[in-house]
Amino acid sequence: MYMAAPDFDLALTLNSGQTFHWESLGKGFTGVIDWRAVYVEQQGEALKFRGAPGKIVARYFSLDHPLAEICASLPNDPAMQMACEYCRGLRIMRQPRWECLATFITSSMKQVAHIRQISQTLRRRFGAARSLGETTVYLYPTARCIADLSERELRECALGYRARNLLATAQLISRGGIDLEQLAKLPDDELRAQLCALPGVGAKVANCVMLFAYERLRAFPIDVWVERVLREKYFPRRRKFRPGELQKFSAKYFGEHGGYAQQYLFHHARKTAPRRLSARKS
DNA sequence: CTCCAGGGATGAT
DNA sequence: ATCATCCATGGA
Repeated sequence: MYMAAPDFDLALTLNSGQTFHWESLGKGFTGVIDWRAVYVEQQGEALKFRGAPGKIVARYFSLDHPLAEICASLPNDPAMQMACEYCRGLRIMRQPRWECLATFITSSMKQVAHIRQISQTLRRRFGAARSLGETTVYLYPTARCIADLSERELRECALGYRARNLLATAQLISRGGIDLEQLAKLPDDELRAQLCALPGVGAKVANCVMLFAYERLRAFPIDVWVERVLREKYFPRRRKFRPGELQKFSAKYFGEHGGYAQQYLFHHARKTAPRRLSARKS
């Protein structure tokens, strides 16, 4: 099946550090949307898809986001415009709440390649299998499922100290202490506070979850990459910042689509300036 | 406020 | 084969 997908770059979107389980297969990718194994492939302005209804696929990839309007609403400074240009067609996806929360809890202090590995191991070991033609994909294990594991079993998936946090959060959720769906009704600040109360969730992870799983397009996660960009491009002569100062600036400066701004600045920085020379010389 | 543990892949030597 | 590097959270 095919659907129209203008202003969309599938590969760019899947490789921008939002989601960690999609795998290349032939000219496209295999992954999971909700409980279904899905294959997607970009063909110019069209998206070829198999495994789920078009409506579901379109929603997952946020094909309804008005990218032109969003870009036009971002600040007009050189760094932002460069990043926009570089990230044309990159969309903020709509991810399932638990999967997104759990993945970002396991992401702390990790690089993208490693997060992918952790996610894959958890899925293969504990998630339900779904087949898609020749290939098999695995759903992300439910909170219920993870809550019943031991910390040791999680550590064996290379989670390190994150095992404890993931387990504790899974238990809170599966025992009904927190209902991730109910949180969707809260305004941004209260949602952030609720998420930050979960073990292993701080400001950065909370903002990622808000942006990627709660459609809060203002959320502006600041990791080392984004902090570097903010300092270098927006405050080249400042050295000291009070905690929360950059966060505050970003919220005001980047505005209602700050999440898009962040994602574009992040991806542009990561792809264009990655090799830091080793500080060692002879 | 500042300092620092923490863990496993990854890339350089 | 070894070594430095990457990094968010939480607790001192």
